[in-house]
Amino acid sequence: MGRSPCCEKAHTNKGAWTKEEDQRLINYIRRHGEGCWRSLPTSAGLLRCGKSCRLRWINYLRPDLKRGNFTEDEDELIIKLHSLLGNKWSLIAARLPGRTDNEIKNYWNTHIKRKLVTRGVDPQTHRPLNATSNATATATATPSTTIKSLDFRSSTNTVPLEIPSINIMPLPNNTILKFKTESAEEGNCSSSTTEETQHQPHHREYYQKEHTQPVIDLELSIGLPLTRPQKTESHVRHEFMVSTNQLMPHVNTAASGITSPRICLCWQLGFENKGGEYCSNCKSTSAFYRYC
DNA sequence: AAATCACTCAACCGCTATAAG
DNA sequence: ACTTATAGCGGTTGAGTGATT
Repeated sequence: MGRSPCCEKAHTNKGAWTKEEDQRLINYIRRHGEGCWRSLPTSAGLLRCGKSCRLRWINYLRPDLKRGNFTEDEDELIIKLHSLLGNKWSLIAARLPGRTDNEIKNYWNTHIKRKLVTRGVDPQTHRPLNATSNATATATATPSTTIKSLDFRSSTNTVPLEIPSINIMPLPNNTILKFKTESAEEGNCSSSTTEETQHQPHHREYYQKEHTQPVIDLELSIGLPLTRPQKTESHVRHEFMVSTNQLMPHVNTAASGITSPRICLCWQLGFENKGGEYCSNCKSTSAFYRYC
């Protein structure tokens, strides 16, 4: 029944990788490419399980990995993405070229958490520390309560979050439409899985603009769970995506009364493109992962 | 110089969703 | 339809290292 085992786990090495093992893995992947981790250890002559090989390659050996300290821009981007996505390290890593989910996770736990606490911000909720307890209570009691954190599988959340609505908070007079017009020419969206380096200039420009012209409020609002069965993480994730897409058309600028066209999440994150509409990448895929 | 503490991060563990048989 | 392995993810651990006493 079922598949045959992937490897002889009884005869696999554990612990730190040696230089020789690294080299074997690098050489093999250079010749055959990534993937098929199941058969890789045998083929490459490694006494490791495929899982371990995959991890070693992704987190340490990949040639496109960026080494060195995180920049201030990266710090702020991580904080912003975490406020939206929660502990979804792989999603966050997809927005930071050359950084791995493991690296970002470690960096978050060792640096950014402390940094936020120093700023008086709760690292989990992204709210002011002295307001966190009240806000949490309110968020669970009031429909359409505004929150900043979407931690889909937080260990502290015993009830999966339902996200029936995601709204952009009312905007000031300097509207999204104006902002996106200014940035329309910059739109150059790419897949989140490749060519990530294209985004870096975007980030920098976004933050420069944001600091001088803060027109996007990244706060999200969610409602109480609907009367539906509990959902798995992937369901919730899908619902988040659908809700984002479906509800963005209802976004309007409070002052002007103009209803904006559809807006993709990537644009909301500051990777603006094509006047705030779905970028071509988002159009071409239904996967939340592929927002860009 | 030795002991202790604090910190970092690579690697492992356990889980879920999905694919394969 | 069912079972089992795989891929991938987030959480946790512990060895290594530098700072402090």
